[in-house]
Amino acid sequence: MESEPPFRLPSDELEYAVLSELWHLGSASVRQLHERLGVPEGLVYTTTAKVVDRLREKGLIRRRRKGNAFLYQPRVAREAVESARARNLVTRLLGPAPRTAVATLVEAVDAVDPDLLDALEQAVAARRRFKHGT
Amino acid sequence: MESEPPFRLPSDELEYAVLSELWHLGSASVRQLHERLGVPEGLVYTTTAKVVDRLREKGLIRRRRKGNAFLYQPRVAREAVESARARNLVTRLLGPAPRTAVATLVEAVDAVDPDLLDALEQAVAARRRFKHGT
DNA sequence: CTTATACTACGACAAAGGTCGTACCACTGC
DNA sequence: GCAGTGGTACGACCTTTGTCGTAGTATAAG
Repeated sequence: MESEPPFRLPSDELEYAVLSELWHLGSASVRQLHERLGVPEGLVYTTTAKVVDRLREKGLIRRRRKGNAFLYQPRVAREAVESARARNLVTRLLGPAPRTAVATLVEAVDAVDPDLLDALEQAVAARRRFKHGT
Repeated sequence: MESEPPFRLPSDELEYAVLSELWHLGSASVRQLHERLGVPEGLVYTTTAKVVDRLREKGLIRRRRKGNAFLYQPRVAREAVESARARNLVTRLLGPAPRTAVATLVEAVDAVDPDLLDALEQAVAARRRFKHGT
C-alpha cells in the first residue's frame, strides 16, 4: 500500500534536467540554471525561466527572493521523484510479456554502456540482500 | 555503427498498445483492434481508427483492402521497435549518474513484480553468454 | 530621481497524442 | 437502383512541453 505522491512528475527531458540540476546545486537562480542547461542547448533565457516556472506550478520546487531575483530549490526528494519516474518507465516497458521485456531492457542497458551490465548484476544482488535483511 | 531506424517510434501508450496488438495478431481490422483495446478503455471507435491512421502515417503499419474494410499489419519488426524503445527509455533513465540510476531501475523492476528480479539476473547472464560467444 | 540593466510574468505558437464528431464511401439486401 | 449499415477520412479540440517574444518590475548606478 502506498499513497499517491504529492507532486506531478516532471514529464520530459528539459523539465527533468532542470530539476536534476537543482538537486545537484541545492539551490540556484534561473540565470545559473540557464548557463548550465539552456546555453549549452542553445536556448534563450526566457525558455529556461519558463521551465522553472512550470516546475514551480507543479509544486516541485520553491523559491525565495535574493536581491532582484529569486533562488530556487527542490521541494521534493530526489529519491522519491526518481523512484516514481523509474517505476513509470519500467511499467511502460514491461507490458504483457515482462520476461521478454526484461531481456530487451538488459540489452538496451548493455548497448548504452557495457560496463553497466556489472552494475546491473550488483544492483540485483544488493536488492536481494536488502529484501532478505528486512 | 548503426544507421537511424526507418521509422518514427510510436510515442505513447495507446499508439504503442495498438502496434503491440498488431504484432500479436499478425493482422487485424480497426474493428478488431477497437474491441480489444478501445472498448476496454472506454474509447469510441473513431478514436481507435485515428490511432491506427497515425501509425500508418508513421510508416509503422500497412494495410490491404478486405471487403469494405481494411486489414492492417505491422510493417516493422517488433524487435527493432522494442529495442529502440528500450534504448530510448534507458537512455532517459541513466543520466549523469548511471550506476545510481541502475540501482533505482532494479528497485523499480522489483516493485512492479518481485519475480522479475530473477528474470533480470537471468537476462544479464544470458547477455553475457551471448557476448562472449560472439 | 532617473535611467539602464537584469529579472519576472505571461501570452503565443508549434508539435504530439488522445479524443470525438461529422461527413462521406462501399457493400449488402431487397 | 436505393436504403441501410458499417467503414473510412479528416477536421477539431484539449493538454503537455518546448520555445520565444514582449511587456512590465525591481534593483543598482549615477
